[in-house]
Amino acid sequence: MSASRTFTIAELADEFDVTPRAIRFYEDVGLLEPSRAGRNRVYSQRDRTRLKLTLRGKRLGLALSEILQLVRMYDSEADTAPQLNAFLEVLQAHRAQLEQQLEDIRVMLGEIGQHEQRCKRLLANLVKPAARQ
Amino acid sequence: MSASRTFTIAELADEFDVTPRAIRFYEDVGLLEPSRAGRNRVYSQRDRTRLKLTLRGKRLGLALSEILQLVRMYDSEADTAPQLNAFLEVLQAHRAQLEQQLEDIRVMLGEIGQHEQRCKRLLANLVKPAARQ
DNA sequence: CCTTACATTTACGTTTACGTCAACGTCAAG
DNA sequence: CTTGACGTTGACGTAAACGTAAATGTAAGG
Repeated sequence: MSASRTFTIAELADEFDVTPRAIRFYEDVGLLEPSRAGRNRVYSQRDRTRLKLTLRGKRLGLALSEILQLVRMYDSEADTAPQLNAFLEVLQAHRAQLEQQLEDIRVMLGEIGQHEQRCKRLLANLVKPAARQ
Repeated sequence: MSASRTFTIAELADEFDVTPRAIRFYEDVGLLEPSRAGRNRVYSQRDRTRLKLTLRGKRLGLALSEILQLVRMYDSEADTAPQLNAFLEVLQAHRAQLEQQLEDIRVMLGEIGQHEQRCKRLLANLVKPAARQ
């Protein structure tokens, strides 16, 4: 039964805080494949998930073409050994990139922490002597 | 004394695997400020560090303009309370973004792991029956 | 029926981050 | 002296990811 809810372009745009223009563009590059009610686009749960994946990829700096590769792979019915091995290689490459990013984030968070400490010390030194008057 | 080693554009390009063109471009936008030996650029340790920061930012999807904001803040001699508080706000915003990215990475690594498992199972099923002959 | 709101397609514009010549200087090696 | 090898400054080209404007449709409300 469950007609598995559908969405309009405006609903998705609101939910994920992107413009309809962007959503249509993602369709142009093949990331979304909404059906139509007459002229209008109708997005399925699957489209919604794809959009979520897309935006997550974007936040990590992936190009739309890379995201497309990923979602296609995830959907693909690879069943021969060469296909599966190629698949595994791509996954491994992405894992490596993500781990590089993890390291980058750790370093940056560390730096931010240091600067925060410094700021707070300086603020304390500004406020205390002033309060003494 | 330590004249604190300097670098040519090619040295930095080789070390960080970027083109000289990119390095010059980073100078155009204000991220690097090499001195000159005649016409030629001479990069200091500070420039090298800046370049490293720049590339780290890029890997995390930051725009060069954002990276520039960051390094300027880090270098700035903010010493008034309003400046320091503004500084802290920016730091907090970047921290929030980094934590969002951490979460994104966790999710993606999880998905990659699942797909790897699936691939390996499928491969095992392909190889075992074939070996039985 | 008219307006308002949202949807669509088409098409050109824009920003970012370099790539890619072109034309030239320079210094060491042969 | 000439030939690379590397450096420089323009200047124009380009791919990606939308923004934006124009012209049109259409369904709901007053």
